[in-house]
Amino acid sequence: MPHTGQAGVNQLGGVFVNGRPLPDYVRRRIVELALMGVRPCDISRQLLVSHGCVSKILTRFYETGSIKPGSIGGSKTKQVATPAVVKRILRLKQDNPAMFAWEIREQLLTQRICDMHT
DNA sequence: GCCGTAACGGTTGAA
DNA sequence: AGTTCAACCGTTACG
Repeated sequence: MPHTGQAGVNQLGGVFVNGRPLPDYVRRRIVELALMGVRPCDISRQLLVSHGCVSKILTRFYETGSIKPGSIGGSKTKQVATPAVVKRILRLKQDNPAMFAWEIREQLLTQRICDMHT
């Protein structure tokens, strides 16, 4: 029953929900303390969060500058190396050299969606 | 004793 | 309306 509140307790005595991201305020706290010069091991102990998680969140923050977790779920972007797609991109560029990359991507995306729906 | 990271069991959500 | 399944989750364990 994934709705009864899968509350677990880690080795440090902190509560967590398996498979779900930590609450936002905890994530913010971790980064705050880190920016104050607190060592990761101390943060881990103080917030009762595993050092592995602290390391992960901190690393992500330094790289992306974001506190939030990565987006979970969704369907695989099964955009495999399709020669047909490459050809279409070249065509678009030829006809429309001023087109931005993201515009091309949108174009391909909408076409793909239409194909799937058909 | 600290920290990076793989393994593990878990959940999510667009297609 | 229901199923699939690769993405991410945090904890634990190892080096």
